[in-house]
Amino acid sequence: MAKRPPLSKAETEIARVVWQLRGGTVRDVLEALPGDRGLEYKTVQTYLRRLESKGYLKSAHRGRSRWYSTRVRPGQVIRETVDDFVARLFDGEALPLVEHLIRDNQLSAGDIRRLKKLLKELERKHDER
Amino acid sequence: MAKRPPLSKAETEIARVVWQLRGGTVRDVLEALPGDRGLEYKTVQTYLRRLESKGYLKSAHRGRSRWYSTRVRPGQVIRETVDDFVARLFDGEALPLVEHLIRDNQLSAGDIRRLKKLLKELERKHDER
DNA sequence: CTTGACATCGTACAAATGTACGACACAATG
DNA sequence: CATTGTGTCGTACATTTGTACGATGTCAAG
Repeated sequence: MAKRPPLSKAETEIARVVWQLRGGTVRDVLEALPGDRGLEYKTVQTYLRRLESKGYLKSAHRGRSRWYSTRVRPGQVIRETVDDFVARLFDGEALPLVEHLIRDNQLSAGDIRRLKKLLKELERKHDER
Repeated sequence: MAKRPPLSKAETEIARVVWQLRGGTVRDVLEALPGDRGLEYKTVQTYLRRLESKGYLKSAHRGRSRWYSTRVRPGQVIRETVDDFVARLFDGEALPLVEHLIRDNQLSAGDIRRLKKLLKELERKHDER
């Protein structure tokens, strides 16, 4: 479980683009960024390099350029990031955060129905054991 | 809505202690930290000073020492922090995070019941308008 | 071949963050 | 009173983060 250094804000942003693209070159990532983000090519390059050295991405030459791709599964990274967040802000208790989100962020009626269903399933699974 | 600079990890930790104590001195905070945290008195002092200059806390002399207390409501800060997090990792969509939390962190049967109730209420409120 | 256009690699550098020390003040104690 | 403990305030300093540039190499078009 060799722990890698945490992702910074900007790094997270870049990593997410790579995940979404399922890998890409510096330029791919740059172009996939929101138009108003205003990062330089070289800056994106730096982030990708850092992401690689932190162990989140890997890369290889591909023709003239370098191709960056996922090294750790995104789901894994997200889980770790969420866990860390929950630990820091909610003493590791998921429930308060869930409550907060349900109350605060306006969920649509559809979202609510969906969550109810999810909970029902979960409850069933719970009872089974 | 004068935006204050974001809380760093360590600052968040300290701020939470202040909230919990409902204000306190440097020493109070230091002592309320988990025993294994291993921060120096002066370090805690620095964090409190920073928290104040960032606008999260206020302080006043009280006898020999300085008393730090909340300046922005904790709920407010938490909301902002969560929003920022959701924005960064989930494109601002609360739902995926909620799903993630419900699935991933093992909620107790009681937690589940509680959430179901919360959702039901919310649904009612939804319908009312 | 020469000239761009586009890459890479290494380096830079200010601001933020994590962590802490030194100088100075005062209150309580031997 | 001199000493010790406990504060405050200002300062320090390495590391990380956000952002980017320069030197250098190469493919592709005139």
